[in-house]
This record gives sequence, structure tokens and C-alpha cells, in this order.
Amino acid sequence: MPSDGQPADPAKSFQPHDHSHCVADAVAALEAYCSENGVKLTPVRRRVAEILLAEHRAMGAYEILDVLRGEGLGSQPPVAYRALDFLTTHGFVHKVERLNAFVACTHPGADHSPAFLICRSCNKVAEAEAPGTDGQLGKAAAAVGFQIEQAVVEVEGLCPDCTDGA
Amino acid sequence: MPSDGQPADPAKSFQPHDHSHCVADAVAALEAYCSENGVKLTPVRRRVAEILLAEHRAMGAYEILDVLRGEGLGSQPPVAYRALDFLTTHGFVHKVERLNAFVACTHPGADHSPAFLICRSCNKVAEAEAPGTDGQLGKAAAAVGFQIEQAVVEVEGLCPDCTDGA
DNA sequence: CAAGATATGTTATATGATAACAAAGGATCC
DNA sequence: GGATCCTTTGTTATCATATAACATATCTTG
Repeated sequence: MPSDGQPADPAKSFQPHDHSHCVADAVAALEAYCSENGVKLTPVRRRVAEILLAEHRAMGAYEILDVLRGEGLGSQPPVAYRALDFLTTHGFVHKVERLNAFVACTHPGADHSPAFLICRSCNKVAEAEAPGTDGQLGKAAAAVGFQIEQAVVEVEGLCPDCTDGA
Repeated sequence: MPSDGQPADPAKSFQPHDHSHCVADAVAALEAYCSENGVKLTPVRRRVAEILLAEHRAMGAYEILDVLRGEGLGSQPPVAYRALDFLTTHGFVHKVERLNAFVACTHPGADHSPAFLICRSCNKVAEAEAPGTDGQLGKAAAAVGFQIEQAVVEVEGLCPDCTDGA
């Protein structure tokens, strides 16, 4: 598992930060992960990761595909979906169900259960850690005998930037 | 707002219960709500509510449409989507983002933020109350200045029935 | 009854996702 | 080194989900 050079808390995503550094680190982490785990970081996969990392924003598969197409890296939907599957499986990209869109993981590596803060105004998406099985819902589920395997936690609202002036 | 004659806790959804009673109550609540609030419970709207209430399961819009079509109540997608919009707006149906599907609300009336427990084996969906702004995530959001307007909380796993024998 | 508002019917199309199979590239074994 | 296998990519076609736009009907109210 790669080390974590990315913002691990949601505040950072909404604050100005050295984003090129942020992208470079994440790509490095992805490279390290792939070589350590014997999986291939092909040009398409790498490029899709970069495209998503370039924005703190969820992008639709077809939006990503448009970029790939412009670069001659594949022009049909399966190309984008396969790369997204790969990155999702290995924890470097998450799907935002609410938006039917994908976002780069901001602290890849460890197995984690992400929660998303989606700004409806500027469309930025920040990743936070979802409350685990020790939270209110986890306890309620345990009480009725429901075994949680996966959680989707996505809240929509206004980020700090858009609450203030905007 | 209608009174609540439905199971208000997730356990009930996974337990055997008098379901015809359960459906009848919910329809009655819907009727009462509509007459009290001066909105129309048209045949299509009523029937869509019944269809969803008949199962503790999320159904796709096209699946619902198939039923309507068989009954001569409309055969084109907008018919189903409009009824679902109406029921969703008034809080009698929720959309399960994870499944791109819809489920009848089991305790309609009050404004509430639902959480869903989705069984991946039997496909039943139970509704619980989502942790509010006082939960872990709510506090984390408040700490970074994010204003939560709406929350999607959907956990997937095995319900009590499917954990045991099945 | 006329006029406005709400709901439905219908056509067409946008948007998101995958099945299926052919071809290319890289790793492995003899 | 070459045959073989496995993974990835290219491509076609299609499925699934959702909505725009406009015509028609029905209900409401002055």
C-alpha cells in the first residue's frame, strides 16, 4: 500500500493548496502501488487517474472519455469504464453514487470507507472518513442483526467557499 | 402530515408482519396527506405507491412502468417518473441512489433524513433514521464549515434472514 | 362558460453502463 | 526462440436510466 501524501481531511479539499504537488504525489503513490502489487499501470489507467486528480470534482465517465478521445487514448465507453473499474478496485478512485460520477481518492492506500461532502454550488467533492460500525447507524444495524459490508455516505450542501461570499 | 402506522424501525422490515395491513395504512396516510394538503392523489400516483408498498424492496422506474403498462395506466417512462417525483417530493417514496431505484417510505410524514439497509441477498430494503448533524460526520462537516443540506446514507450487506440460514 | 393551472399522453433523445468478441501485447514455459 | 497463455485494448452493439418538449385533457375557479 502506498503512503499517503494527500490531504487526509476534508478541509484541505476546499482550501487552496499546491495542487500540482498533490497530483504528482498521488500518481507516485499509484505507481508504487502497482509495481509493488504486480499490476499494470497502463497509459490509459494512468491518464484517467491524472484527469481525475486534476480536479477536486467528480467527473462522469463520458466526460473523462472525451478527454481520452482528444488525446487518442481510446474513444469508446468501455475504455473509460475499464480504467475506472481498475482504479476503483484498487482504491484510487471512488464512485459518487449520487452523481453517477467518479472522483480521485484523496488518501488512497488503506482500506477505508469514504464519505463525501459534495458542494452543489461549485461541484467540488471532499472526501472524509465515514463513521464506522461504532457510529449511530452501525449500532442500529448491529442491533437488528444487519451485517454491514459497504457504506455509501454522501452529503450534499454548500462548501465553506460557497457559503461565504458566493 | 399523516400519522405513522408503519414500522418505524428497521427490524420490522426484515421480520414477518401483517403486510396487507401495512400497505393499507400507508395508502390511507397518503390519502389523508393529499386531501389535507390540497394535492391530488391521481390513479397513477396511487397505484405507484401501492406497487412500491407491496414489497420491502427497491424497484426501478421501468419495472414499475411495466406493472402500470399491464394495467393500462400509462406506458411511457415519463408517466412513471412523474408519479415517482410526486411521491418523492411529498416524502412517501425515497430514491435509493446506490440502486437507481425507488422504495416506499416506511414512516412518511415528518421531514426526515432516511438511511437504508440494503440486503444484497434478498434485496429487501429497510429504512432507518440517518444520524443527523450531531453525528460524527455532521460534526466533521461543521468543523470545516460545510453546510449539509441533504444526506445519502445507504449501507449494503446481509439482513438478519440472509445471515442465518440462507 | 372562459381562462388558468395541473396532470397525462406521446415522441424523441440524452445520459450512463455493459455484453460480447476480435485483436494486440507481454509473460512464461519448454 | 517460439508456442502458449493471460491480460489489456479496440470495437460494435445494445441495454438501462432519465428527461426535454409539446400536445391534449381534465380539473378549478372566477
